[in-house]
Amino acid sequence: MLDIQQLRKDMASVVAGLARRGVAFDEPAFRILEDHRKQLQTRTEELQAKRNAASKQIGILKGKGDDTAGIMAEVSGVGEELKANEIALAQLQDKLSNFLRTIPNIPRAEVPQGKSEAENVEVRRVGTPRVFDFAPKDHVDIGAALAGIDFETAAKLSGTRFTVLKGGVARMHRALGQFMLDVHTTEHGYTEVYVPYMVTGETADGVSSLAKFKDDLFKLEGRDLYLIPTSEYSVANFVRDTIVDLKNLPLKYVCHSPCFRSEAGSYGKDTRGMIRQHQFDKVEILQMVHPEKSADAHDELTANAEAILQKLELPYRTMLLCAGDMGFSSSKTYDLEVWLPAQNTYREISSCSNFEAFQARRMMARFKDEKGRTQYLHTLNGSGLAVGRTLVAVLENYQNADGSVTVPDVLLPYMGGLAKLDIAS
RNA sequence: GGAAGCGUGGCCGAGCGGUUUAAGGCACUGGUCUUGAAAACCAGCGAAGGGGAGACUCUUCCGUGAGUUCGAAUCUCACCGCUUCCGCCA
Repeated sequence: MLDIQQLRKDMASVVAGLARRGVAFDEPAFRILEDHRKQLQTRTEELQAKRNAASKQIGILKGKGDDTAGIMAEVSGVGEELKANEIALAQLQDKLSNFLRTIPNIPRAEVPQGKSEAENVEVRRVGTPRVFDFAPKDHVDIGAALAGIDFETAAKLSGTRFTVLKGGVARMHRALGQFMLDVHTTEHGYTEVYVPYMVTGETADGVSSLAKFKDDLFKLEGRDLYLIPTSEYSVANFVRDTIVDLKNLPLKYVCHSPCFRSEAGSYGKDTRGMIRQHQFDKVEILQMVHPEKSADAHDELTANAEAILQKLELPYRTMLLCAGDMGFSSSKTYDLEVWLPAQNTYREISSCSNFEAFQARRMMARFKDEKGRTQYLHTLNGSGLAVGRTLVAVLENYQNADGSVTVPDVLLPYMGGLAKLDIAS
């Protein structure tokens, strides 16, 4: 949620910032709502003050045993107008709040201009794609040969966009999650957390606009519960409605969880393989930091995610998203894209965003600063990494001509002696 | 699922229709003292929002939502959560 103070005091900067995203801010609509609000609120508070003063007077008079009939008659008329005003004001505040909640975050100055993916800027490229002396297969064919990925059974159980993993591939999937958790907890200073995979509407709305994104979520029938599309939904809400002590900052959490996405609106996209699924595992890293530190924290968090790719020796590139391609809540986002040889391209495997105070404002996530003032936290998160897509990348990059897949060195301690996934005999 | 008890500021906790403008304590901030720190003493100190050029001032908030009343932290109802006991259960 944007800062309404900024809208009142510096509308121009908001309009300009949103324009960089290709979003037109409806200034007249906002002004009408805002003027009306001001008038209603002033009048309502006037009436409340009048009633409070009269009631207090009645109390004093009664204490002394004096007659209160006159003053009671005077205040009796206030009630009705006050009630009408209070209701109208509440409705208007709702309207204003709903209006604000549909407006995305403002891009930071260093975010490049652009409308789409095509205008994202490559920041760095790490690792060299391996040169194959055979035609590399994609993970679907590799998985089939290993009898390790079974889409048919998954479809029988649950329909399209689900996966069953077996044997060494299932183990490697588990190993990847464990490996990522261990790196982030022991080397990057994150606290491991385990969280609910279902959250209430209020929780979902804290992280992102529920009204705007509810079609992307799975909702439990007859209950106010949603399956999380990322553990960010659960973990970010740790600080909802709280004031954190300065000495506890930064908060750094890592969480491994399944993620559930309905993928409405992406029919026909990535239908082959396990790139886009209704259920996938992800290791998520989050930070809640002092506002002055969020830019540095963003670089750190991105580097933390990149470290996983480096340790797995997977070639990747880091993209700085342009204003038009960023997510709703983000002020700046880096995407990490891993090399997939079969597709001969880089594919997104992580997205690392700085939300600044946008999310914190919506969640009322605050801290006491050096001077004892209450301020909003800055929140950041990123995938470190998407486990399913990392599995895809390992299978494709580590495949051998005979159809087997070599286990990356850093995963060996997690594989129970298995150094290679062999094709099914 | 059933029963009972309980939800008060960052934390603990008093208040149970009208000077509550929510006592007191802890924590925190500033000061005195000290070589420095601690302790002690003094002062300040809840959150969200509005109005005003400003000094300042007003409103809302005692789990949430309705209700009773001129007036609700306090009374009524519903819901949510926590604790304990019973039932069920991986």
